[in-house]
Amino acid sequence: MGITSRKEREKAEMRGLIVNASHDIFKEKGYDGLNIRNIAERIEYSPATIYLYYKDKNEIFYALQYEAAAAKRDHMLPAVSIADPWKRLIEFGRLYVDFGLKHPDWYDLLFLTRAPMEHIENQECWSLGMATHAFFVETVQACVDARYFKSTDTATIAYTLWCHAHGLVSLFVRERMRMYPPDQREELAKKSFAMMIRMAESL
Amino acid sequence: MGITSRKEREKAEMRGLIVNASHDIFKEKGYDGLNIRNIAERIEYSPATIYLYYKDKNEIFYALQYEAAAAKRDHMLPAVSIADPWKRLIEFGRLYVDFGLKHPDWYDLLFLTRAPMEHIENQECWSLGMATHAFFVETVQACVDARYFKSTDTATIAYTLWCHAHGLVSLFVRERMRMYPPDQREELAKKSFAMMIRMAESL
DNA sequence: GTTTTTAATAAACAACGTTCAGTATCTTTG
DNA sequence: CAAAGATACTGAACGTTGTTTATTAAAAAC
Repeated sequence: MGITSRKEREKAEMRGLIVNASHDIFKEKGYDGLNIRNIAERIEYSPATIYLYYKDKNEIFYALQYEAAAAKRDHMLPAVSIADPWKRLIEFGRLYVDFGLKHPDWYDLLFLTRAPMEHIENQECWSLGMATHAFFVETVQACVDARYFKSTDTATIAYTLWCHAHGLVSLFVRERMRMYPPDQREELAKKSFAMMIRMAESL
Repeated sequence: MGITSRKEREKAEMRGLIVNASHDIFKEKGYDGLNIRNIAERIEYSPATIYLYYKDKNEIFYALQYEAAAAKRDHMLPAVSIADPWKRLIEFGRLYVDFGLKHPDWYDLLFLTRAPMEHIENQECWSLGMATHAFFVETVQACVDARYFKSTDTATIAYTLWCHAHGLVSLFVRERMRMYPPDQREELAKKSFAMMIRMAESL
Protein backbone atom coordinates (compact mmCIF):
# COMPACT_ATOMS: atom_id res chain seq x y z
CA MET A 1 0.00 0.00 0.00
CA GLY A 2 2.85 2.34 -0.76
CA ILE A 3 1.18 4.29 -3.51
CA THR A 4 -2.19 4.56 -1.81
CA SER A 5 -0.70 5.89 1.40
CA ARG A 6 1.55 8.29 -0.46
CA LYS A 7 -1.47 9.65 -2.32
CA GLU A 8 -3.31 10.11 0.93
CA ARG A 9 -0.33 11.88 2.39
CA GLU A 10 -0.09 14.15 -0.63
CA LYS A 11 -3.79 14.89 -0.38
CA ALA A 12 -3.39 15.85 3.27
CA GLU A 13 -0.37 17.97 2.43
CA MET A 14 -2.32 19.82 -0.23
CA ARG A 15 -5.18 20.46 2.19
CA GLY A 16 -2.61 21.76 4.64
CA LEU A 17 -1.16 24.02 1.98
CA ILE A 18 -4.59 25.44 1.22
CA VAL A 19 -5.58 26.05 4.80
CA ASN A 20 -2.21 27.60 5.64
CA ALA A 21 -2.50 29.97 2.69
CA SER A 22 -6.04 30.82 3.80
CA HIS A 23 -4.80 31.40 7.31
CA ASP A 24 -2.12 33.81 6.09
CA ILE A 25 -4.47 35.74 3.81
CA PHE A 26 -7.04 35.91 6.58
CA LYS A 27 -4.50 37.38 8.96
CA GLU A 28 -3.42 39.89 6.34
CA LYS A 29 -6.75 40.96 4.91
CA GLY A 30 -9.47 39.49 7.11
CA TYR A 31 -12.17 37.10 5.99
CA ASP A 32 -13.62 39.61 3.54
CA GLY A 33 -10.30 39.77 1.75
CA LEU A 34 -10.12 36.02 1.40
CA ASN A 35 -11.26 34.43 -1.81
CA ILE A 36 -10.63 31.31 -3.84
CA ARG A 37 -8.51 33.06 -6.43
CA ASN A 38 -6.42 34.56 -3.65
CA ILE A 39 -5.71 31.20 -2.16
CA ALA A 40 -4.99 29.62 -5.53
CA GLU A 41 -2.52 32.34 -6.43
CA ARG A 42 -0.67 31.99 -3.14
CA ILE A 43 -0.22 28.22 -3.45
CA GLU A 44 0.50 28.57 -7.17
CA TYR A 45 -2.35 26.40 -8.38
CA SER A 46 -5.43 27.21 -10.39
CA PRO A 47 -8.65 28.16 -8.56
CA ALA A 48 -10.32 24.98 -9.81
CA THR A 49 -7.74 22.87 -7.99
CA ILE A 50 -9.00 24.14 -4.64
CA TYR A 51 -12.26 22.35 -5.29
CA LEU A 52 -10.49 19.01 -5.56
CA TYR A 53 -9.56 19.30 -1.88
CA TYR A 54 -12.37 21.35 -0.37
CA LYS A 55 -16.00 20.96 -1.41
CA ASP A 56 -16.62 24.67 -1.24
CA LYS A 57 -15.57 27.85 0.53
CA ASN A 58 -17.59 26.89 3.60
CA GLU A 59 -15.27 23.96 4.24
CA ILE A 60 -12.32 26.33 4.21
CA PHE A 61 -14.28 28.53 6.57
CA TYR A 62 -14.66 25.58 8.93
CA ALA A 63 -10.95 24.92 8.79
CA LEU A 64 -10.27 28.54 9.71
CA GLN A 65 -12.81 28.35 12.50
CA TYR A 66 -10.80 25.45 13.85
CA GLU A 67 -7.67 27.61 13.82
CA ALA A 68 -9.56 30.34 15.64
CA ALA A 69 -10.88 27.90 18.22
CA ALA A 70 -7.37 26.56 18.75
CA ALA A 71 -5.95 30.06 19.11
CA LYS A 72 -8.65 30.87 21.64
CA ARG A 73 -8.02 27.68 23.57
CA ASP A 74 -4.30 28.40 23.67
CA HIS A 75 -4.95 31.95 24.78
CA MET A 76 -7.09 30.74 27.67
CA LEU A 77 -4.87 27.83 28.62
CA PRO A 78 -3.11 29.61 31.53
CA ALA A 79 -6.39 29.70 33.42
CA VAL A 80 -6.79 25.95 33.39
CA SER A 81 -4.11 25.29 35.96
CA ILE A 82 -5.52 27.67 38.58
CA ALA A 83 -6.63 25.53 41.48
CA ASP A 84 -9.18 27.78 43.13
CA PRO A 85 -12.36 27.52 41.01
CA TRP A 86 -13.46 31.09 41.64
CA LYS A 87 -10.07 32.55 40.67
CA ARG A 88 -10.01 30.17 37.72
CA LEU A 89 -13.43 31.35 36.59
CA ILE A 90 -12.43 34.99 36.79
CA GLU A 91 -9.19 34.45 34.91
CA PHE A 92 -11.00 32.34 32.35
CA GLY A 93 -13.45 35.15 31.74
CA ARG A 94 -10.74 37.76 31.67
CA LEU A 95 -8.78 35.81 29.08
CA TYR A 96 -11.93 35.24 27.04
CA VAL A 97 -12.58 38.96 26.80
CA ASP A 98 -8.90 39.64 26.29
CA PHE A 99 -8.80 37.26 23.36
CA GLY A 100 -11.83 38.90 21.78
CA LEU A 101 -10.41 42.40 22.07
CA LYS A 102 -6.96 41.40 20.87
CA HIS A 103 -8.11 39.23 17.99
CA PRO A 104 -11.41 40.66 16.81
CA ASP A 105 -11.15 38.84 13.48
CA TRP A 106 -10.77 35.45 15.13
CA TYR A 107 -13.57 36.22 17.55
CA ASP A 108 -15.74 37.34 14.68
CA LEU A 109 -15.10 34.12 12.84
CA LEU A 110 -16.02 32.06 15.88
CA PHE A 111 -19.09 33.84 17.16
CA LEU A 112 -20.28 36.61 14.89
CA THR A 113 -20.03 35.40 11.34
CA ARG A 114 -23.23 34.34 9.70
CA ALA A 115 -21.97 30.95 8.66
CA PRO A 116 -23.69 27.78 7.55
CA MET A 117 -24.33 26.52 11.06
CA GLU A 118 -26.61 23.67 10.06
CA HIS A 119 -23.95 20.99 10.09
CA ILE A 120 -21.40 22.69 12.28
CA GLU A 121 -21.73 19.84 14.77
CA ASN A 122 -19.88 17.59 12.33
CA GLN A 123 -16.91 19.91 12.14
CA GLU A 124 -13.73 19.68 14.17
CA CYS A 125 -13.99 23.28 15.29
CA TRP A 126 -17.26 22.48 17.00
CA SER A 127 -15.86 19.78 19.25
CA LEU A 128 -12.92 22.03 20.13
CA GLY A 129 -15.28 24.80 21.09
CA MET A 130 -17.44 22.38 23.01
CA ALA A 131 -14.46 21.17 25.03
CA THR A 132 -13.66 24.75 26.04
CA HIS A 133 -17.29 25.40 26.87
CA ALA A 134 -17.49 22.21 28.91
CA PHE A 135 -14.45 23.27 30.89
CA PHE A 136 -16.11 26.62 31.54
CA VAL A 137 -19.30 24.98 32.80
CA GLU A 138 -17.26 22.59 34.95
CA THR A 139 -15.51 25.53 36.55
CA VAL A 140 -18.85 27.19 37.28
CA GLN A 141 -20.02 23.88 38.73
CA ALA A 142 -16.93 23.75 40.94
CA CYS A 143 -17.78 27.26 42.19
CA VAL A 144 -21.34 26.15 42.86
CA ASP A 145 -20.07 23.09 44.75
CA ALA A 146 -17.74 25.29 46.78
CA ARG A 147 -20.74 27.56 47.65
CA TYR A 148 -19.34 30.59 45.90
CA PHE A 149 -22.89 31.41 44.78
CA LYS A 150 -26.18 31.31 46.58
CA SER A 151 -27.80 29.98 43.42
CA THR A 152 -27.13 26.37 42.42
CA ASP A 153 -28.39 26.70 38.87
CA THR A 154 -25.06 26.03 37.18
CA ALA A 155 -26.39 26.15 33.64
CA THR A 156 -28.04 29.53 34.04
CA ILE A 157 -25.07 31.03 35.90
CA ALA A 158 -22.67 29.87 33.20
CA TYR A 159 -24.92 31.11 30.45
CA THR A 160 -25.43 34.49 32.10
CA LEU A 161 -21.70 35.04 32.49
CA TRP A 162 -21.13 34.00 28.91
CA CYS A 163 -23.85 36.35 27.64
CA HIS A 164 -22.19 39.27 29.35
CA ALA A 165 -18.69 38.48 28.13
CA HIS A 166 -19.91 37.74 24.63
CA GLY A 167 -22.03 40.88 24.50
CA LEU A 168 -19.12 42.94 25.70
CA VAL A 169 -16.75 41.64 23.05
CA SER A 170 -19.40 41.74 20.32
CA LEU A 171 -20.17 45.40 20.85
CA PHE A 172 -16.47 46.04 20.46
CA VAL A 173 -15.87 43.83 17.48
CA ARG A 174 -18.83 45.14 15.51
CA GLU A 175 -18.15 48.73 16.49
CA ARG A 176 -21.41 49.42 18.30
CA MET A 177 -19.78 51.46 21.03
CA ARG A 178 -19.43 54.68 19.11
CA MET A 179 -21.50 56.60 21.63
CA TYR A 180 -18.57 56.24 24.03
CA PRO A 181 -15.35 58.17 23.32
CA PRO A 182 -12.71 55.81 21.89
CA ASP A 183 -10.30 56.26 24.76
CA GLN A 184 -12.95 55.35 27.32
CA ARG A 185 -14.17 52.18 25.71
CA GLU A 186 -11.55 49.79 26.98
CA GLU A 187 -11.82 51.17 30.50
CA LEU A 188 -15.59 50.82 30.40
CA ALA A 189 -15.18 47.20 29.36
CA LYS A 190 -12.80 46.58 32.24
CA LYS A 191 -15.14 48.26 34.71
CA SER A 192 -18.09 46.28 33.42
CA PHE A 193 -16.17 43.02 33.74
CA ALA A 194 -15.27 43.90 37.31
CA MET A 195 -18.86 44.83 38.04
CA MET A 196 -20.07 41.54 36.64
CA ILE A 197 -17.73 39.69 38.98
CA ARG A 198 -18.99 41.67 41.95
CA MET A 199 -22.55 40.93 40.91
CA ALA A 200 -21.76 37.25 40.58
CA GLU A 201 -20.25 37.21 44.04
CA SER A 202 -23.58 38.19 45.51
CA LEU A 203 -25.53 35.87 43.24
CA MET B 1 -40.37 77.44 -7.57
CA GLY B 2 -43.02 75.09 -8.88
CA ILE B 3 -40.79 72.90 -10.98
CA THR B 4 -37.91 72.74 -8.55
CA SER B 5 -40.10 71.70 -5.64
CA ARG B 6 -41.94 69.16 -7.78
CA LYS B 7 -38.62 67.65 -8.79
CA GLU B 8 -37.54 67.46 -5.21
CA ARG B 9 -40.82 65.82 -4.30
CA GLU B 10 -40.42 63.31 -7.10
CA LYS B 11 -36.89 62.58 -6.00
CA ALA B 12 -38.10 61.95 -2.46
CA GLU B 13 -40.90 59.75 -3.76
CA MET B 14 -38.47 57.70 -5.77
CA ARG B 15 -36.21 57.25 -2.76
CA GLY B 16 -39.28 56.16 -0.82
CA LEU B 17 -40.16 53.70 -3.55
CA ILE B 18 -36.68 52.21 -3.43
CA VAL B 19 -36.49 51.91 0.34
CA ASN B 20 -40.00 50.44 0.52
CA ALA B 21 -39.13 47.83 -2.07
CA SER B 22 -35.92 47.08 -0.17
CA HIS B 23 -37.92 46.79 3.04
CA ASP B 24 -40.33 44.29 1.46
CA ILE B 25 -37.58 42.18 -0.09
CA PHE B 26 -35.67 42.24 3.19
CA LYS B 27 -38.72 40.97 5.06
CA GLU B 28 -39.25 38.25 2.47
CA LYS B 29 -35.70 37.07 1.90
CA GLY B 30 -33.52 38.73 4.53
CA TYR B 31 -30.58 40.99 3.83
CA ASP B 32 -28.70 38.28 1.98
CA GLY B 33 -31.55 37.96 -0.49
CA LEU B 34 -31.55 41.68 -1.16
CA ASN B 35 -29.69 43.00 -4.17
CA ILE B 36 -29.82 45.93 -6.53
CA ARG B 37 -31.37 43.98 -9.39
CA ASN B 38 -34.04 42.73 -6.99
CA ILE B 39 -34.99 46.22 -5.97
CA ALA B 40 -34.91 47.51 -9.53
CA GLU B 41 -37.18 44.73 -10.74
CA ARG B 42 -39.69 45.37 -7.97
CA ILE B 43 -40.00 49.08 -8.68
CA GLU B 44 -39.88 48.42 -12.44
CA TYR B 45 -36.79 50.46 -13.15
CA SER B 46 -33.36 49.48 -14.37
CA PRO B 47 -30.64 48.70 -11.81
CA ALA B 48 -28.64 51.73 -12.90
CA THR B 49 -31.52 54.02 -11.91
CA ILE B 50 -31.08 53.04 -8.27
CA TYR B 51 -27.71 54.76 -8.33
CA LEU B 52 -29.30 58.07 -9.25
CA TYR B 53 -31.03 58.08 -5.84
CA TYR B 54 -28.66 56.17 -3.60
CA LYS B 55 -24.90 56.46 -3.83
CA ASP B 56 -24.39 52.76 -3.25
CA LYS B 57 -25.84 49.76 -1.48
CA ASN B 58 -24.55 50.98 1.86
CA GLU B 59 -26.90 53.95 1.73
CA ILE B 60 -29.82 51.60 1.24
CA PHE B 61 -28.46 49.61 4.15
CA TYR B 62 -28.55 52.75 6.29
CA ALA B 63 -32.14 53.39 5.27
CA LEU B 64 -33.06 49.86 6.31
CA GLN B 65 -31.19 50.30 9.57
CA TYR B 66 -33.40 53.30 10.20
CA GLU B 67 -36.48 51.13 9.66
CA ALA B 68 -35.08 48.58 12.06
CA ALA B 69 -34.31 51.23 14.66
CA ALA B 70 -37.83 52.59 14.30
CA ALA B 71 -39.35 49.12 14.64
CA LYS B 72 -37.27 48.54 17.75
CA ARG B 73 -38.27 51.89 19.24
CA ASP B 74 -41.95 51.14 18.58
CA HIS B 75 -41.57 47.70 20.11
CA MET B 76 -40.11 49.18 23.27
CA LEU B 77 -42.45 52.14 23.46
CA PRO B 78 -44.81 50.59 26.06
CA ALA B 79 -42.02 50.69 28.63
CA VAL B 80 -41.58 54.44 28.36
CA SER B 81 -44.77 55.29 30.23
CA ILE B 82 -43.98 53.15 33.28
CA ALA B 83 -43.50 55.54 36.16
CA ASP B 84 -41.36 53.45 38.51
CA PRO B 85 -37.81 53.56 37.11
CA TRP B 86 -36.92 50.06 38.25
CA LYS B 87 -40.01 48.50 36.71
CA ARG B 88 -39.42 50.61 33.62
CA LEU B 89 -35.85 49.39 33.36
CA ILE B 90 -36.91 45.76 33.65
CA GLU B 91 -39.65 46.10 31.08
CA PHE B 92 -37.31 48.01 28.81
CA GLY B 93 -34.81 45.17 28.97
CA ARG B 94 -37.48 42.54 28.55
CA LEU B 95 -38.81 44.25 25.44
CA TYR B 96 -35.29 44.67 24.08
CA VAL B 97 -34.64 40.96 24.31
CA ASP B 98 -38.14 40.20 23.08
CA PHE B 99 -37.56 42.32 20.00
CA GLY B 100 -34.29 40.57 19.27
CA LEU B 101 -35.77 37.10 19.53
CA LYS B 102 -38.89 37.95 17.53
CA HIS B 103 -37.11 39.89 14.78
CA PRO B 104 -33.65 38.40 14.48
CA ASP B 105 -33.17 39.92 11.03
CA TRP B 106 -33.86 43.43 12.26
CA TYR B 107 -31.65 42.90 15.27
CA ASP B 108 -28.93 41.54 13.06
CA LEU B 109 -29.11 44.60 10.85
CA LEU B 110 -28.85 46.92 13.85
CA PHE B 111 -26.15 45.26 15.90
CA LEU B 112 -24.53 42.32 14.20
CA THR B 113 -23.99 43.21 10.58
CA ARG B 114 -20.50 44.14 9.59
CA ALA B 115 -21.47 47.42 8.04
CA PRO B 116 -19.50 50.48 7.06
CA MET B 117 -19.62 52.05 10.51
CA GLU B 118 -17.15 54.82 9.79
CA HIS B 119 -19.73 57.47 9.01
CA ILE B 120 -22.71 55.95 10.74
CA GLU B 121 -22.87 59.02 12.99
CA ASN B 122 -24.12 61.05 10.03
CA GLN B 123 -27.02 58.69 9.38
CA GLU B 124 -30.56 59.09 10.65
CA CYS B 125 -30.60 55.60 12.08
CA TRP B 126 -27.78 56.55 14.40
CA SER B 127 -29.60 59.44 16.06
CA LEU B 128 -32.67 57.26 16.45
CA GLY B 129 -30.61 54.57 18.14
CA MET B 130 -28.90 57.18 20.27
CA ALA B 131 -32.23 58.54 21.48
CA THR B 132 -33.27 55.06 22.59
CA HIS B 133 -29.91 54.52 24.24
CA ALA B 134 -30.13 57.88 25.99
CA PHE B 135 -33.54 56.96 27.34
CA PHE B 136 -32.09 53.69 28.62
CA VAL B 137 -29.24 55.45 30.40
CA GLU B 138 -31.66 58.01 31.85
CA THR B 139 -33.74 55.19 33.28
CA VAL B 140 -30.67 53.64 34.86
CA GLN B 141 -29.80 57.07 36.22
CA ALA B 142 -33.31 57.34 37.71
CA CYS B 143 -32.77 53.97 39.39
CA VAL B 144 -29.42 55.17 40.71
CA ASP B 145 -31.04 58.36 42.01
CA ALA B 146 -33.76 56.33 43.70
CA ARG B 147 -31.07 54.17 45.36
CA TYR B 148 -32.07 50.97 43.63
CA PHE B 149 -28.39 50.10 43.37
CA LYS B 150 -25.55 50.38 45.80
CA SER B 151 -23.28 51.46 42.99
CA THR B 152 -23.68 54.93 41.55
CA ASP B 153 -21.68 54.34 38.39
CA THR B 154 -24.56 54.83 35.97
CA ALA B 155 -22.51 54.43 32.82
CA THR B 156 -21.02 51.10 33.87
CA ILE B 157 -24.32 49.75 35.15
CA ALA B 158 -26.08 50.64 31.92
CA TYR B 159 -23.30 49.21 29.83
CA THR B 160 -23.18 45.98 31.83
CA LEU B 161 -26.92 45.42 31.48
CA TRP B 162 -26.70 46.15 27.79
CA CYS B 163 -23.79 43.72 27.34
CA HIS B 164 -25.81 40.94 28.89
CA ALA B 165 -28.96 41.60 26.87
CA HIS B 166 -27.00 42.04 23.67
CA GLY B 167 -24.94 38.91 24.27
CA LEU B 168 -28.05 36.94 24.99
CA VAL B 169 -29.78 37.99 21.79
CA SER B 170 -26.62 37.68 19.72
CA LEU B 171 -26.00 34.09 20.70
CA PHE B 172 -29.54 33.36 19.59
CA VAL B 173 -29.47 35.31 16.37
CA ARG B 174 -26.17 33.88 15.21
CA GLU B 175 -27.06 30.36 16.31
CA ARG B 176 -24.29 29.89 18.83
CA MET B 177 -26.49 28.05 21.32
CA ARG B 178 -26.42 24.69 19.66
CA MET B 179 -24.97 23.01 22.72
CA TYR B 180 -28.34 23.55 24.37
CA PRO B 181 -31.35 21.53 23.17
CA PRO B 182 -33.59 23.73 21.01
CA ASP B 183 -36.59 23.49 23.31
CA GLN B 184 -34.54 24.66 26.30
CA ARG B 185 -32.97 27.70 24.72
CA GLU B 186 -35.79 30.18 25.21
CA GLU B 187 -36.30 29.10 28.80
CA LEU B 188 -32.60 29.47 29.49
CA ALA B 189 -32.74 32.99 28.07
CA LYS B 190 -35.69 33.83 30.32
CA LYS B 191 -33.93 32.39 33.37
CA SER B 192 -30.76 34.28 32.56
CA PHE B 193 -32.66 37.54 32.18
CA ALA B 194 -34.33 36.96 35.54
CA MET B 195 -30.97 36.12 37.11
CA MET B 196 -29.47 39.31 35.73
CA ILE B 197 -32.25 41.33 37.34
CA ARG B 198 -31.69 39.61 40.66
CA MET B 199 -27.96 40.30 40.36
CA ALA B 200 -28.61 43.92 39.54
CA GLU B 201 -30.86 44.26 42.59
CA SER B 202 -27.91 43.43 44.78
CA LEU B 203 -25.51 45.55 42.81
C1' DG C 1 -38.09 76.53 -31.81
C1' DT C 2 -33.61 75.61 -30.47
C1' DT C 3 -30.43 74.62 -26.88
C1' DT C 4 -29.32 72.76 -22.57
C1' DT C 5 -30.17 70.11 -18.71
C1' DT C 6 -32.10 66.01 -16.69
C1' DA C 7 -33.83 61.07 -16.23
C1' DA C 8 -33.37 56.60 -17.54
C1' DT C 9 -31.36 52.72 -19.54
C1' DA C 10 -28.72 49.01 -22.04
C1' DA C 11 -24.48 47.28 -21.98
C1' DA C 12 -20.52 46.47 -20.04
C1' DC C 13 -16.86 45.85 -16.24
C1' DA C 14 -14.71 43.68 -12.44
C1' DA C 15 -14.85 40.46 -8.73
C1' DC C 16 -16.80 36.63 -6.87
C1' DG C 17 -17.94 31.24 -6.13
C1' DT C 18 -18.25 27.40 -8.86
C1' DT C 19 -18.41 23.95 -12.80
C1' DC C 20 -16.85 21.41 -16.75
C1' DA C 21 -14.50 19.73 -20.74
C1' DG C 22 -10.11 18.74 -21.92
C1' DT C 23 -5.10 17.69 -21.21
C1' DA C 24 -1.11 15.94 -19.23
C1' DT C 25 0.74 12.77 -16.03
C1' DC C 26 0.83 8.68 -13.44
C1' DT C 27 -0.80 3.76 -12.39
C1' DT C 28 -2.40 -0.52 -13.68
C1' DT C 29 -2.92 -4.20 -16.73
C1' DG C 30 -1.94 -7.54 -20.48
C1' DC D 1 7.09 -2.24 -22.64
C1' DA D 2 2.89 -0.59 -24.55
C1' DA D 3 -2.01 0.15 -24.25
C1' DA D 4 -5.74 1.25 -21.32
C1' DG D 5 -7.43 3.41 -17.53
C1' DA D 6 -7.40 6.39 -13.55
C1' DT D 7 -5.89 10.70 -11.52
C1' DA D 8 -4.35 15.65 -11.02
C1' DC D 9 -4.74 19.76 -12.88
C1' DT D 10 -6.21 23.69 -15.58
C1' DG D 11 -8.31 27.26 -18.94
C1' DA D 12 -12.32 28.85 -19.99
C1' DA D 13 -16.66 29.57 -19.00
C1' DC D 14 -21.22 30.33 -16.24
C1' DG D 15 -24.16 32.77 -13.17
C1' DT D 16 -24.24 36.22 -9.51
C1' DT D 17 -22.99 40.22 -7.51
C1' DG D 18 -22.14 45.83 -7.10
C1' DT D 19 -21.15 49.55 -9.98
C1' DT D 20 -19.92 52.61 -14.13
C1' DT D 21 -20.41 54.60 -18.65
C1' DA D 22 -22.01 55.94 -23.15
C1' DT D 23 -26.22 56.87 -25.18
C1' DT D 24 -30.98 58.00 -25.81
C1' DA D 25 -35.39 60.08 -24.73
C1' DA D 26 -37.74 63.55 -22.34
C1' DA D 27 -38.23 67.85 -19.98
C1' DA D 28 -36.79 72.64 -19.00
C1' DA D 29 -34.74 76.90 -20.18
C1' DC D 30 -33.92 80.27 -23.32
